[in-house]
Amino acid sequence: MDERRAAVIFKAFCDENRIRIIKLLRSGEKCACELLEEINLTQPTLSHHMKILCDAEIVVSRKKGKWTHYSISEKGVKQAKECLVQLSTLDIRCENKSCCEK
Amino acid sequence: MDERRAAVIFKAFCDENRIRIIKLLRSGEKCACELLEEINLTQPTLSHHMKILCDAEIVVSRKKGKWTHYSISEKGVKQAKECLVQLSTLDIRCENKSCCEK
DNA sequence: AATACATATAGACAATTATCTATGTGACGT
DNA sequence: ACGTCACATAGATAATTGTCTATATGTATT
Repeated sequence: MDERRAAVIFKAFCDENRIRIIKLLRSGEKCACELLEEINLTQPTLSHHMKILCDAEIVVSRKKGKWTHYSISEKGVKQAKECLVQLSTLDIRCENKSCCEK
Repeated sequence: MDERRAAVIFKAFCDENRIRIIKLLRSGEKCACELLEEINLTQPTLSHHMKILCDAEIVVSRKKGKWTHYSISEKGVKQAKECLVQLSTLDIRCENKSCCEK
C-alpha cells in the first residue's frame, strides 16, 4: 500500500459530515434521498461526500432505477483496518540508530 | 466518541507526508532532526505535521534537552482502531426502513 | 414525448490546510 | 554571558477542500 492510496482511504474519515454519513449507514443500506433527509447538507454536497467515500472504497453504491443505494463496504473497511495495523506496527528488525543522544 | 474527535484522529492519516512520517516511526523513536533528514520538507513544515499527529494522539513526544523525540503511541493507535471498528460495525438492532423501493 | 424525480456534474466562492521564510524560545557548551 | 543548536511559532501565500446554486443526465410515469 503506497502513501497516496492510504491517504485517500483515510480521507473518508477525516471530515465530520462524512463520519456522520458512515454512522447513518451502520443501520444498513440507504439511498441518497434518505441520507439527505438525515443530514443538514444540500444534495450536491452530499453527492460530493459520497464520491469521496466511494473512492476510498469505504462505501459502495448500487444503482436501481432512479435511486442510488449506499452501504458500508465490509471489504473496504477490512482494508482500512489492515492499513492501520500495517502503519502502526513497530518494525523490530530495524536497528534504532540515532544521531542524537536519547 | 463524537464526530469531531474522530475526524481529528483520522486527520493524522489523510496526508501523504504524515503517512511517511508514521512509517518512519515504525522503526522506533526518532527525534525531529532525524525525521527531517529522511523527509523532503522544511523544519517548520515538519513541526506542523508533528503537531497534527500529536493532537490526534497517534504520536507522542518526549523532550530531552534540546531534542524532541517522537514515537508512535500504542494507546492512540488502539483508540483509532477501536474508533474504526465502532464506525464500521453494522447496527443490527436498527430496522432498515426505507422510503424508496430496494 | 412530455414531465417529474433522483442523482451527478459544473462552476463559483469561502474555509481550511500545506507549505514556505523569518523569527522566537529554550537548552546546551564554551 | 554569548553563541549555537533544536525546535516552535508567526505570518504570508498557494493549493486543496467543502459548500452552494444552477444545470445536466438518466430513469420512470403518464
